[in-house]
Amino acid sequence: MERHKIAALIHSETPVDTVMIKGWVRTRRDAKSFSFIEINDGSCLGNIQVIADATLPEYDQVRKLTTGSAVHVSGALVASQGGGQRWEVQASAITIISLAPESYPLQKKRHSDEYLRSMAHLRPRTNKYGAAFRIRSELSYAVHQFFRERGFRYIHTPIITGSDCEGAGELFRITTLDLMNVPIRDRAVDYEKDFFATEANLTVSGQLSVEMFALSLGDVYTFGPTFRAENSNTRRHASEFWMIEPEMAFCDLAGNMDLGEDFIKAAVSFIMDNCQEDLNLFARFVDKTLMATLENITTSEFERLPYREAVAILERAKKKFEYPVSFGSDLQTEHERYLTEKHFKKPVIVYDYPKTIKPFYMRMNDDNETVAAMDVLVPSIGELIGGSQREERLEVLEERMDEMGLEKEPYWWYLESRRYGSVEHSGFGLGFERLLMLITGIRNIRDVIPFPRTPGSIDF
RNA sequence: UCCCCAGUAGCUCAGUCGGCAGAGCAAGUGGCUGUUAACCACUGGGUCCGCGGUUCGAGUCCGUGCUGGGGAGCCA
Repeated sequence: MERHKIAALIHSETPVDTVMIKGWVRTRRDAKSFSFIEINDGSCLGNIQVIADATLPEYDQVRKLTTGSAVHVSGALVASQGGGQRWEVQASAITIISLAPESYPLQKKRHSDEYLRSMAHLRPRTNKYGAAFRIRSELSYAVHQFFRERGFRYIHTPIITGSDCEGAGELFRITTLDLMNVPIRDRAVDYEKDFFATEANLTVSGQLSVEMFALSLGDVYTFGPTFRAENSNTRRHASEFWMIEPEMAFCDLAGNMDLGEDFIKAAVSFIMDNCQEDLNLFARFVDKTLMATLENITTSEFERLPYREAVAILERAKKKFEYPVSFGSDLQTEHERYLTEKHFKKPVIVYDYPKTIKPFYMRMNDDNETVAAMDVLVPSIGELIGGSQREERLEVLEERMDEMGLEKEPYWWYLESRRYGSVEHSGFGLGFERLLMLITGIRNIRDVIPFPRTPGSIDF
């Protein structure tokens, strides 16, 4: 007989004569002549209540069941006599797959996030983390569904890269050299002796690679892991995270902003429609304003304003900022949050940033002072998307690289795309975990990644 | 990397002016009950984060290190 998932039984329309479930005991309550056992198998947030009568031959074993133990239950799905649940399983046979001893660290009460972080291998067995990671799975699906419905192709850009493409943060070096005996040539490490015969790193962005595919397949995206060796210690940064990077040929900055806004709305709506039960846990216990926030995102039109106007608003603001604002300075976290949380009270897209604070590949505007960049700012998270129209004019691109003192040789292939049939194109990067934080109300990025990596921390 | 806060029972935390180490929950045992994070009683449980210092005496004061959290920078 095939195992029934608890998610299916809970939503059953009718009683079922014979069912078989396997799962982990959440709690056991003993009555005079029988026991209640709450079982969870991870298929959904809810448990199913099992009634184990004292007449069962294995009943003395049932009395020993502890929280965390694994069991196999056969029986009938019947209407529950008690309140609180529609169905319950009247057991005809219970097999203990394995017992969890009293040292099992998860109790039948809420634990702090910090405590659960120290046991990332067990925390998905809790309601909150089980819900978080089911939503993470659904959100991944929503990403692919969104792009596929719009005719985008999924491109697997490399995880190992040969050069510091884009300079987006510090890199993790990968090597097979013997670190106790590093080959030296001309008083420097001789990378010609290394695995790839040159320096190699983990990717910090798939953008430059995926641009090549936008310039051949049209509308494309990447969705994969990204690595930053920045020593940043905040609740919004991790050393390994997942990024979604769409790239569109024949698309300008306005089209880019349209896609970003559509994507965020679609992702939020997908989870609201498909993960109601799990989402409700976060709305009740994690962030009381969550549903209002999500409604606000799906229903409001994102405010779009040039960087110049954003600075003007901040200069007029009565609020005292720690960092002064002026044209040419990047917006600080406090500025971004003021714009989206206080001033507009909804997601905001700031565009046309000064060229001095943005990377070389962003398209120069006609004012020769700003570039066609755009950031999407959302309440509580801050920057969720960073993107731009890319510079498609070879001579302008090379001029920018010279200005910024970049060597052109490592980018020869990138520059060739501007030499052969170059067209306007645009794209952005969106932090998957930040989107998940926005949707669940979870405030620390370490709590939306199964096994998070941060500076000084790589347990599990 | 910088600034701030914290570290006491398995968990969450209290501990006054420097003077006998505490509570709730959990666990164990027993009881009661179609129960819902059940309930009642009893029992066990401590390297007060480490190291050094001040003191007759340090969980408490000082120095230092480690770990965790929050904020900033950097960014997604």
